[in-house]
Amino acid sequence: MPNRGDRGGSRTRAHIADVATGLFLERGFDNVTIVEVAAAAGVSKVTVFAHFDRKEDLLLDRLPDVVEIARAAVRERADEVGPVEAIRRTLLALAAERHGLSALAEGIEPFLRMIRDAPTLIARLRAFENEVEVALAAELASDRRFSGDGALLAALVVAAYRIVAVETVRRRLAGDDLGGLAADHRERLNRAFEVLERGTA
Amino acid sequence: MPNRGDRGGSRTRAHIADVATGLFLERGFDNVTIVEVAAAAGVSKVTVFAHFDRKEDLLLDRLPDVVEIARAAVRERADEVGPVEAIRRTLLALAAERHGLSALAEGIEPFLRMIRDAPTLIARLRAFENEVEVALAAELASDRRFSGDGALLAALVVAAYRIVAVETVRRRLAGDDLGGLAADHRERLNRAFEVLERGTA
DNA sequence: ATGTTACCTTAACCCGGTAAGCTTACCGAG
DNA sequence: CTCGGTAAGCTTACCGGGTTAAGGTAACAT
Repeated sequence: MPNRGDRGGSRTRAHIADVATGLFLERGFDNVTIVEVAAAAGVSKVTVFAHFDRKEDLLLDRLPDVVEIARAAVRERADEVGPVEAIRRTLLALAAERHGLSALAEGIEPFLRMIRDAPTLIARLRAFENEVEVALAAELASDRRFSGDGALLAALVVAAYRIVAVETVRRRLAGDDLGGLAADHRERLNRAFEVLERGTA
Repeated sequence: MPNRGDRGGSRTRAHIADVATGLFLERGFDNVTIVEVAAAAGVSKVTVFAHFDRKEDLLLDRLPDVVEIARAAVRERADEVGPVEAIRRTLLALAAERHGLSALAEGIEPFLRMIRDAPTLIARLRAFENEVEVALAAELASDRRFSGDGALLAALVVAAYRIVAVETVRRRLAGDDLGGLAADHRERLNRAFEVLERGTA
């Protein structure tokens, strides 16, 4: 059954991603093959890879947004606010609005669980963490208001936030109440960033 | 040409690793296949994987030592020395003796270059970094002399040292003089750990 | 001699990912 | 209206890392 009139690149892409996400949630990321995804979406394996570079991107293709958010936080901060504080505020804002990228959105437990149980995805997130770090370091390097070791600061900020986020995810999956967890998340975030502020003052 | 009297598991293992390392240095890690390694070592592909879990372990199989060094630094420190200071001293000592694990040993430029140019190896190092972090966090969690967020501290320490080490490797491969670089390495290491000390005081 | 164990082999397979080349649909220009 | 280009698919075939199953042989003990 080849093409019928329903052509359309971005439609196909979204459809593949939807189907894939469903399968991954059902059976676990590492237990679903690309061929299965392709079959379920009614396309060929090659078409899947035409739309997504790696299997992990079927789920995590919005990750690059995070890089932009991080850069923007530093770039567009007020003059009297340091980069650490700017990022802290951005992260607090994301948490406050229960942004999909924070671990505090509603109904995402299955998603989080699936990621936690898939070594491949964890590895990808680790690599991505590095991308954020590099982007942040670049931003700081080109920032006239900042002098100091941008690479070091970027690495510390990213590491600190990862610790906060990972713990939040852990509690989330342990069944913690969402409201209490949000407050706790903010508190741990503030504590971690306090360390960085003190250290780099 | 099957077995001649030269049996011996660990001998074979070492031989495979040697041959592999030579090929990797010659042609780059990602340009050498396991089958080629096996052929050059006179064994079968399956045998290679019987001795090493992953291709990267052919080069990096001594990495677990680092974990032990890190744990020991924290565990066996004097009572009046905090964990950050203990790790700083250990890292300074490694640098001073030009330990193979520091980037300051002599004649390891080809090695460093090969790693830098192999995305696969970089990814493995990133994963390994995480192992160190987890081990360190566990050590801190079971340390009665330490109270605080062990996971956070572990992540910050590991991140800080990575920044220092990566920069040292970069300068090394840029041809910097080894003596001057060693001094510079110490200085950057001290500065980075100063940030952590101040932050966690 | 016989059995056990450790080591190795071949052969076949799985999965993620890439390459090459053909077909189908759509679109704009003559 | 047709011609041609481009974009999106397809199929087929391949590669490399990694796994599994089944079997052979040296060395060593009984």
